[in-house]
Amino acid sequence: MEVVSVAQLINDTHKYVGQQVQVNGWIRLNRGQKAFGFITLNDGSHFTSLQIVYEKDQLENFEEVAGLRTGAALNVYGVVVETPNAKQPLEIKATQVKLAADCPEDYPIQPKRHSKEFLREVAHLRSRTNLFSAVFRIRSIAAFAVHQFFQEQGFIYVHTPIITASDAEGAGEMFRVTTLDAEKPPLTPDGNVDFSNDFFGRKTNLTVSGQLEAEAFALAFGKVYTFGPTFRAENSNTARHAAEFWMIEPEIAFAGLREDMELAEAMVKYVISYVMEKAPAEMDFLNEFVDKELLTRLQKIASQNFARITYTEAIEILQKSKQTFDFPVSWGNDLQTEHERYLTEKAIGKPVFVTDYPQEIKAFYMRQNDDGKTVAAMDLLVPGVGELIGGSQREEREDYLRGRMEAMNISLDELGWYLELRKYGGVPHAGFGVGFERLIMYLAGVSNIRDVIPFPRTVNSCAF
RNA sequence: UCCUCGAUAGCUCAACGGUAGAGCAUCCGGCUGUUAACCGGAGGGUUGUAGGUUCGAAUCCUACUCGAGGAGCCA
Repeated sequence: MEVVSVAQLINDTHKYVGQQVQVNGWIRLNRGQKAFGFITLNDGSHFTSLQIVYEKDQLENFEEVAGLRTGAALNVYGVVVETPNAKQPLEIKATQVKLAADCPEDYPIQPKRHSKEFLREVAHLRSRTNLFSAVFRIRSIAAFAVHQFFQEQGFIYVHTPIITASDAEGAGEMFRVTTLDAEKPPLTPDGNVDFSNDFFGRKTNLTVSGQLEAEAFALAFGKVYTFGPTFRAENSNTARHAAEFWMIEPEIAFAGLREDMELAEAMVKYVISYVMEKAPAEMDFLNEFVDKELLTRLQKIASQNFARITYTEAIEILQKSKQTFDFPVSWGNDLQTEHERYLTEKAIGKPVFVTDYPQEIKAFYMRQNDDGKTVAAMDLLVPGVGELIGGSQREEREDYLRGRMEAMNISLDELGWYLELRKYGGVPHAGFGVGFERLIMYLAGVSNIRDVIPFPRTVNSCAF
């Protein structure tokens, strides 16, 4: 007898109607009655669950089946029947139901509403709920969409290192990677830890960004992207920060800030459209139970052009607004979260690129503009999530870059290779970083980053 | 790291100085098409931890732990 998945049954119903099949899955809900009952069975192949109908005069073990609980695993044998007048399109009339693995009555996941906080404490089980089933399917589909978007356009996927010798990229606190004895590390004569005795013969950390290495590849392959894990040891306690997250970092040569923004906008729209097309059941569920505006908002985003304003214009908009802010608005200070939210949610009402920030508040590698005060940087702000993307045109002029590195105390020894990229055919190039989880939050309407990561790592929390 | 709020049954919450309750879940019974089914019944608690105030504390006070929201930092 053919073992079929729920996804096959839903996608190819006509092929299976009237057929005897086997389905394996887990009970979401069992509603037994006197002489018959219904099991909602989920096998993970599709967001939707399958209804199993079982009857007393069809099953030898009717009493046993009627007593099975949520979470138990089953092998179900039966006939596929279309049910056009019912809530579900098809069901299985069981001829045999075998218990594959029982699930005792203290199973934490019950067919009722649970809080997201509780489910985080049982992260090993929460993927069996509708919400997390939807979120993690979308995460998988979106990851594939990212690859497809770049691959279709001829980008090379580069695996930049996870362990880095650089500790001065300015992107946040880093996690030390070491094999030294934490209790009794070897010391230099003047009493400091002697990292020359460490595994790599030097101090090493987990990467906070693959950008610098991606630049090296962009200057060989033209268009590249990274997509991998990133680590920040920042003591951030917010719904938008995790210690371990995935970042997408494209880098394009012979290109400036304008091309960079065009790429960012196209990528965001592509991923949104792809997920809406490939995960309609999941998106409908999220639209109904998480955020009623979700689909409307995403459709709008996918069809409208993103706004573009300069930092200087943003300051003017904020200064002219009647809104009162907790933090003062003045040229030269970075935009606060409240300012960013006002811009994207109230003043403009859609995603907006803010460009050309003052040099002093941005990273050393961003290209200085002709005004001598600003750099060719861009942040993409989106309603609800805030900063989704940060990018820039990179400083390709060796003398300018060296000057910025010296001014900002970036080690020329450690990053000599980075400077050398400018010396040997260093054309203008640009790139950006997207927090993959923030993209998923935006797509799924989920407001906490811990709920879009299978097993999240945050300050003081590394369970599972 | 800072500010604010919270922690009571497996889960979601009520009780706000005077005998700790409800809904859901679980268990038992009923029910011929259910859809987070429905109807009846039962079990289930050192009120986050440690101290203090009081005749009496879930309730008031202190510290700690954990969680949430906001801020900073960022993606």
